[in-house]
Amino acid sequence: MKRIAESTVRRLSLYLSFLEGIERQGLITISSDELARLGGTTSAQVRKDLSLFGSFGKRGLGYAVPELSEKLREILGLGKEWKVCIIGAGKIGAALARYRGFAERGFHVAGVYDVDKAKIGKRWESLTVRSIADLEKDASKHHYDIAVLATPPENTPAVVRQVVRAGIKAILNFAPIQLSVPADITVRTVNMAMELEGLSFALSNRGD
Amino acid sequence: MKRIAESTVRRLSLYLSFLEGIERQGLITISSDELARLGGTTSAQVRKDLSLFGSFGKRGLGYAVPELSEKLREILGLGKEWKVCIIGAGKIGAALARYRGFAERGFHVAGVYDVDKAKIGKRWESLTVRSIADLEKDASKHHYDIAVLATPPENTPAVVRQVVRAGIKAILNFAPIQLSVPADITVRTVNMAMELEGLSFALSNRGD
DNA sequence: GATAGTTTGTGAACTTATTCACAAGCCTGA
DNA sequence: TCAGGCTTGTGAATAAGTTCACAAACTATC
Repeated sequence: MKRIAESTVRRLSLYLSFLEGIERQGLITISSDELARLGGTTSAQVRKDLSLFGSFGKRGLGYAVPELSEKLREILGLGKEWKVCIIGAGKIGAALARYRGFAERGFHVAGVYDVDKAKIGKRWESLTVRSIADLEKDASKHHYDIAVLATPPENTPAVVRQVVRAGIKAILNFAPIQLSVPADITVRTVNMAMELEGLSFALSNRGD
Repeated sequence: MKRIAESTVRRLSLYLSFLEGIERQGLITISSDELARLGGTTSAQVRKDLSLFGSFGKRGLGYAVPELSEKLREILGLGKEWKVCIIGAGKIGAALARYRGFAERGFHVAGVYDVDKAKIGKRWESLTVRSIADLEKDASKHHYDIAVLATPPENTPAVVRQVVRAGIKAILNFAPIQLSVPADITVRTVNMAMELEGLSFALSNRGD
């Protein structure tokens, strides 16, 4: 299959969230044009995005909502349950562990790790904080798919090495640094400072 | 000035964070090539990004670190202090209010709002939660620059309308929906579900 | 079953973003 | 002051992403 752009995947994700809303409203078909309006894009874009994966619509009619949602879930790999571990039992880690959105979308948080001896052994929701040293060993048992990094920047490179060694192929990074990982590992970084600076830039350059 | 792509702004932000680290290490110059390596990009990209705003380097030598950081801070509009209000006094709002990164980067959280009568009036760090109904009135006094939305999806459209009416021109959105705002308002959305789905997609399609 | 009215799927055109490649400029050392 | 070694800044070339535009296919109506 040809390489799919990250921007395309983001839009697919967006379309899916709209479809789920529409499904709840009981509507049964939707046109690329309506979907485009919801997502702030164009109908051609919607059709092109979907056409990368097949033909899901009916000419003259549009897309069947439940069918298209199902297809999108399949494309996005939301059929199976992914095993997630959270690394870093600080404030962000805690907020993430409590976050309901993981489970709702089929992401099962199966472990929490930290380097700090003071935190190791503490119970946390339904989990016990474990030592990062156990990660590699645990990974072979739990088969983690995704590591969520909520570590301070200075520890993060070492943590990343352990995640890589544990064979985990996807990282959601909340540490405010750039990760360096082998090419077969996918990283998404969420960086508040960067978002804020984007807004600051926009505010400073309005009307240029 | 010509339109600057969001991807460019993100990279500038990234370069700045590297420069700050390098500055602390006491290095005084850096080449586009080193900066590129840190940021996972190419030296041509770095030079092109910077050249959109001027010529900051010395041929044969590279860039003066403190000077370039200063330029980037200026480009990103980090010279002044931006006034921020957080809307939604739930768990995410609470985490954000406690987040140190705002202040460190010159973003001053000057107000917290909610619709829920039970939460209004509660003290929160150094602030008191106020009614969203007061936002427009307060905005003229405090002159908020940025609204951070940590509201449940169903309330968000109404909140957005109030934010727009209050004259706020930048929104950092944590609600998992697409916002519709006038063209002169800048929105950045942070959506965990979307990031997770991006990873899920990548994991499902490895090796295609 | 023919006609009118939709809406998809997709090459082709266009726009935007990235990479190439090299002249121009600066530093060091002899 | 000249030569050699770097590194920038930037047009030109390439690649990537988006929009256009229209034939093909479907529904509904008469």
